[in-house]
Amino acid sequence: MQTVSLAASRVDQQVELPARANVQGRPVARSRAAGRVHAMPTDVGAVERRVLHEAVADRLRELIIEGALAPGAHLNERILCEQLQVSRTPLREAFRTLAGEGVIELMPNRGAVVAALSRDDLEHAFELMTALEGLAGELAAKRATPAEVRRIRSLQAEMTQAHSRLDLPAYYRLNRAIHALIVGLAGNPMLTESHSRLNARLQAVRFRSNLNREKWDSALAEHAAMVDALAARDGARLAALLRAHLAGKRATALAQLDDAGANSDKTSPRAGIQEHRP
Amino acid sequence: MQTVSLAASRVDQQVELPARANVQGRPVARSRAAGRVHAMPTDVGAVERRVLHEAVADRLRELIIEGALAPGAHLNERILCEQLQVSRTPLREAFRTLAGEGVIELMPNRGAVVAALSRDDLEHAFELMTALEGLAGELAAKRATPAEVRRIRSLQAEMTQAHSRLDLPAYYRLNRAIHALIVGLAGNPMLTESHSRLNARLQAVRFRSNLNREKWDSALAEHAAMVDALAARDGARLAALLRAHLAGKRATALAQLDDAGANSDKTSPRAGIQEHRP
DNA sequence: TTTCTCCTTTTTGCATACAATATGCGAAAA
DNA sequence: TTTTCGCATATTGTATGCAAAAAGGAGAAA
Repeated sequence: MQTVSLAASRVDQQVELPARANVQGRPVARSRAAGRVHAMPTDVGAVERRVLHEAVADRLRELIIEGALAPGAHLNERILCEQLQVSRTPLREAFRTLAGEGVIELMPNRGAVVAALSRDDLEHAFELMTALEGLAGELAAKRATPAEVRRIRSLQAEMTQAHSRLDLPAYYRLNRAIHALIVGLAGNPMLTESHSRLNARLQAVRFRSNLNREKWDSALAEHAAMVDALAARDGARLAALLRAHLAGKRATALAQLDDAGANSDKTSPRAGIQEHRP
Repeated sequence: MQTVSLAASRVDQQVELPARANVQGRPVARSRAAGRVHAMPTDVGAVERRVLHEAVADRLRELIIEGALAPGAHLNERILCEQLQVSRTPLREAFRTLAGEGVIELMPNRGAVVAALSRDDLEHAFELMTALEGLAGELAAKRATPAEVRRIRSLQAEMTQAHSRLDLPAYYRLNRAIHALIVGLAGNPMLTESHSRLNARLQAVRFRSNLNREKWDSALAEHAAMVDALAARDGARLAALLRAHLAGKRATALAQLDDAGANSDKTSPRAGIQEHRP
């Protein structure tokens, strides 16, 4: 794991990116054969291909989620171009993509800043998330196949193990995977998209650190109950459990935000309002 | 009203746009004073300013909603550049914006097509919309001020008049306005954004024509009941009414889609699958 | 000291040239 | 006749230059 310096919010002070900031990790293998697969019986997955601006968008998303680009940080085109080793065009296209996802905010003639969530934003996000996951729960209970239920159970088991060995990163990864899977089982791509879009915005706040043992234990218990509800096809109960689960997350997130607010001088880290040197 | 020719779905056949396709209707008034407003007491709305790619995005959105660019139609960069009188850079930025909104779909190295909704997509959209408006109803009943309730009442009255004089366009406009207002009253910007994004995608199908008198009357009655529920602060009832109302819209939309499918030869107007000349 | 103005530097928006990729067509081979 | 290959053309992706706008700073005026 590389250490990354956190971004300051000062306007002209650019973030020092991790060493492998270069977007294209490897020269992309491109083949004329792509798209010409006619009827090969073996399950040949499509050749992996990337357009530059997609790679840039992915990398920036990573950097934002990692925290290397902090909420409110100004994204300077020229500097990012140098650091990512791309020209401005794909970078700007990536900006538009990310802005569409709500991960950054674009101000005409004034550049881009990493979107920051105020306390209100966070409340609103959880309010909406609750509705989305509630719906997802109802639908998933109706539509999930037995195989899919088993898949969730196995993830749940893995997560329990992560919990018992206090492996927080693995726990979070599995947690996200389970939630994403439940939403996926709802079988509604539009719901999935809305959910993941909202999730992307929440990832940026990264309220991960201050999880106490008590809350962790109860969160795990809630998860187990959720899986049972899904297996029992009890949509209403699954939805209710998901809502309760989110209420817990919400409390944690808000507490963390308040802590952060108390430590820092800025009360509302609203994006775009960059403060001057005192 | 200008006549516009409908887009064909053939790949190399580009749409003939309405006469004033040129994006910049007027030379943009730009002033150095903009942004320097210090503390003017009167409520002065910001000077209207546009960047080209925004104007392009707006215009394209219009063209798509109008139907001048039909679902599934391929958007050729060069031709659109000529027709809109802009270079490719702002056009491509507009593409990204619209793709973020789900209005068009971008395929790497293969251009953009106007997003088309399959029957399933429509079902999914309504499923999600139902959850969103349900939530909006619950919240709006809690948070709306008396003045806002009066505002809705007046829109409702206007809409009733539009109905009685059989003014379908005005009815639809007011209908949309009321729904948007209810969602707005919920006081959750993230919810508003999700809703309007989903709505934008639904606008493109434009299932407006085949509304029979019966359905229209009952829709109006439902609206009246909704306003009453809002005034009575009965969130649960408002939510239920909104859900029922949407169920009606859904039925209409699907019926229309089936009709269209029966008349046309293509059963599923999925975007990106362009058929060849027979 | 504060405020305003003018000027320089920085940064963004747009246009265009060039490179990479896809597509269509015809000839050759099976 | 059908399939495959190679080429020509069309279309998209990326880089870069130029112009417009914003930001910052120095100096003059209040």
